[in-house]
Amino acid sequence: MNVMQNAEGKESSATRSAYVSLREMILTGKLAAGEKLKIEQLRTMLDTGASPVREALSLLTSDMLVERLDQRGFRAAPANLANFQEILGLRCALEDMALRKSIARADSEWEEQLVLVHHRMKRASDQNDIPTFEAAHKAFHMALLSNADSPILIRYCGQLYDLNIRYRYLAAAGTDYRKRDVGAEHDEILDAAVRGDADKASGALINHYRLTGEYLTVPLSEL
Amino acid sequence: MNVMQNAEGKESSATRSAYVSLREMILTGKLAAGEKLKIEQLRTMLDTGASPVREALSLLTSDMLVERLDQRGFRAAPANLANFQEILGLRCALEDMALRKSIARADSEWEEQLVLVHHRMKRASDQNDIPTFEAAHKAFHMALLSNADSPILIRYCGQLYDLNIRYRYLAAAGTDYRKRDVGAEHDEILDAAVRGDADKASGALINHYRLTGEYLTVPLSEL
DNA sequence: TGCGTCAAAAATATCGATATTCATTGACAA
DNA sequence: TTGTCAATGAATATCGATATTTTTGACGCA
Repeated sequence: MNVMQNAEGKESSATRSAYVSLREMILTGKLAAGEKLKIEQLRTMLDTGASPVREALSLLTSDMLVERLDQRGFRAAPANLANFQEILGLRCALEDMALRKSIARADSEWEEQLVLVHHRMKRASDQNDIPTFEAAHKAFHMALLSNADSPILIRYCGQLYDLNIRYRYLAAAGTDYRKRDVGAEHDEILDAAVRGDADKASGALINHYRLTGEYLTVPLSEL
Repeated sequence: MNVMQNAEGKESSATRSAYVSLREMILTGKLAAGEKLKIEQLRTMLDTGASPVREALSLLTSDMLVERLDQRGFRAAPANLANFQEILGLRCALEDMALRKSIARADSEWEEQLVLVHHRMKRASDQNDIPTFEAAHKAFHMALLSNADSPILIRYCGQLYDLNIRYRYLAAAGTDYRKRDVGAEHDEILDAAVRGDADKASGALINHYRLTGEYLTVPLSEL
């Protein structure tokens, strides 16, 4: 029936496929914040049944990207400045915590992984390969935290990272990262982390977020 | 069809009803940690259809009370000491943050709410009304944080609170809160919060958790 | 003109049935 | 004896259809 088109190595179940697609559409704004999400509409969009769509929406509810309205279906989570700033503040607090734990447990394997992921991100940036960069950027930030040995904390950080993506798209139609030396900021974080300097690394990371936050706050202030 | 048995003011949709029931069963251990959750089994248990059960399990996945296994259904989230300790540590960190924010924005309305909720908890405790106490206890702790004006943070704290409940049941078959003066600890937190003494309140709160943590760690160490 | 009521239309939530996938067992071959 | 593989038996994931709300809009009445 659904079988799963395991073509190039994509998704396995219809539900997961719908989840990934819907998530992408919400993050990039193809499904606007606050928009009503009608099952039938999405069903035809994704060319799948109602059950996978419903279940995918349920899953997105966990990610705070979709809201469930009592008996009246779903809608994309609303976006507003207060929400953006809460996300920013929590990211600073939680990632600071996670990064420090990661560094406290540093080992050579983790450091190597960091360098590798950073390199991939830089390469994608140099080549202006935006989609690859997007993925690599998340991978870099999550790799920084990955050694914290705290799955719930990592989960929360990942959720907040994703929530923030949407605001980047809202603020700049997808192409943010303009000329402000983001690369140098990443380098600084990486260096400090590899050196095991938790204060420096955390400071650089938080500064990175605060700067991004300031960039985004202006265009978002009309929300 | 499902209509919703709005009898005494219970649940409205079959999904929500299933969600509440399953959540209760997992928290109290009626569905054991790590146990495979078969749709058919739960369907008959709850006397409802497969769709609401599936959807409820999806929702519980967000709460980290249920895990989804690739194509092989669901199981109750495993429990182990590391998980318990992570929850404990995160609770201390996140509730500290939330409580301080709450106190920083204190107003008389919030203070009154605190006193009220605390009173209800105490009354339930005096009357040995365990179920009411359980609910009131959560209400008290969430009320402490409720003024933080940070919905995501509150959400996380609530999730962690619930995750912890399960370990209380695992450790003591439901009846914890033995003679250690939990009431006095709560009083201390309340007093400091109402006085606006953030350091004292946060310290008392964290101490409350650490003490509980120590109580539970021993019986849980076999996990 | 404004408002409340009620019926029609749309959308959701749920059920029952079916196709698929996973797990198990037993036979067969090495 | 042991390992592989096919057939069988669960269990899941998904579909299509139906019952239940919710929403819309028209109508009548004040």
